Amino acid sequence: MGRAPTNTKQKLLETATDLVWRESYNAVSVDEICKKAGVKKGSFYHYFPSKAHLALEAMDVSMQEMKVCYDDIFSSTREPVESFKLMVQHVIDKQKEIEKELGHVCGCPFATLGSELAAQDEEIGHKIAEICAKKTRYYESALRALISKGLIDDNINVDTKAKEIFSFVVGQLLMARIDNDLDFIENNLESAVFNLIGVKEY
Amino acid sequence: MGRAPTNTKQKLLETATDLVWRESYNAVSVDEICKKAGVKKGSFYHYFPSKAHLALEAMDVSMQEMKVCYDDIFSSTREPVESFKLMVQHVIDKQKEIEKELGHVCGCPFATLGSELAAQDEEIGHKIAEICAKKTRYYESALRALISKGLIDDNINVDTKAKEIFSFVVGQLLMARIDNDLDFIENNLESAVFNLIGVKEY
DNA sequence: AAAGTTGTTGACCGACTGGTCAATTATACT
DNA sequence: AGTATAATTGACCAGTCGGTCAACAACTTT
Repeated sequence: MGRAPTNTKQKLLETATDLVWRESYNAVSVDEICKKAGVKKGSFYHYFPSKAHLALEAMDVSMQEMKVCYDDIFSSTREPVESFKLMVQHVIDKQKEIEKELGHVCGCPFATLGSELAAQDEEIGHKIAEICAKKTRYYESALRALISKGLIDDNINVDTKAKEIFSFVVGQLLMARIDNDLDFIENNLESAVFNLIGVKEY
Repeated sequence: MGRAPTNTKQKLLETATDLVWRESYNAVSVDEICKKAGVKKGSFYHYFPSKAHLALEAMDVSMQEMKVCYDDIFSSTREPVESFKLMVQHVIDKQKEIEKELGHVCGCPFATLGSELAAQDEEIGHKIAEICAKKTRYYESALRALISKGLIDDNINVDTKAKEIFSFVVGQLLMARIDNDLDFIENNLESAVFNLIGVKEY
């Protein structure tokens, strides 16, 4: 029924993701998003009750994309060492692609947004905290696989180690964003992650 | 000469630091800073040519405070292991203090601001990158001391390792800000840092 | 063709944005 | 006392902010 469905909502979500990722949530206005998406503001508020709700939905989209990718990378059919290698390579590739597209190293979108809004918008803050927790669960399963294969010490606390790896990667990405330079990550992230995991050889 | 000097400028810097640290640069307005500092906007622009210049000066102040503290912690008269222990403890204490004062875990002020503004304001971005580089230099000297004492492998690249430690700490602080919870850092930061450094016993 | 539904538009809102400025006040030096 | 200098004020600015809304356009169903 009604008028033919359009891709307006999708365009708004994509544009907002790019803009907010490159700059920041508060630095990007609804007008700017609409202008770049070629959509009038009336349409924006037809699809989203507020700017914050757009951010919430944009995170859902990114989460789903991330899930598809990570379900493959951390598939139980893979060797856990390979999973971590693929994860690091995926992070690097994605960062390079975004750098080329948006003209700046952007880091982890969830971390950047979370850092900005954690103390400003409770709902967004909680959502990002959950997304980060979900990501660390991929690491946990791979760490358990490493233990069962005898590749790392079985005395380690898997939850703790997974959180450490996640914050390490996020921290490296944050520094890459600040330095606007991916060299350090390209040259060191993989070996640093394996050193942190504590796997002898890989 | 002239009218008696006041603490107006200092009040503005302190208020802005608190507000921007808790929320974010773009979320805090000049009006808000002035109101909370009990200063009229005209006075604000008497001392600072723009909002960005206030941020720049506020970073200088924080940098100087940090330097005094780190010159002590990483004094060459200390054992390097002790320096890292003190550094971790200082980070935790400071975060606890700020959490109580501002009502939220705030993470590293430079990293938070840098993450937000790296792609928005070049001058601020560069300044923060420099501050971060300065901080890692403290780690470098302590790492060299650890090597000369035979406490860690002398094959490691000191520059690389120092950057890893710094981004690790920054990443942990970022996650603490997002989760608004210091428990993980309190319980794990010290051991995680020493594990990353690769020192056998401490 | 009328009715119902969905998408789009542009004009509009009050509040607030970063920033300006001339006038005023308080002090120190001559 | 007079003057130079620095601090403070409050009114003011144009532009932008997030958000609203009634009208209209395009489509499907009855």
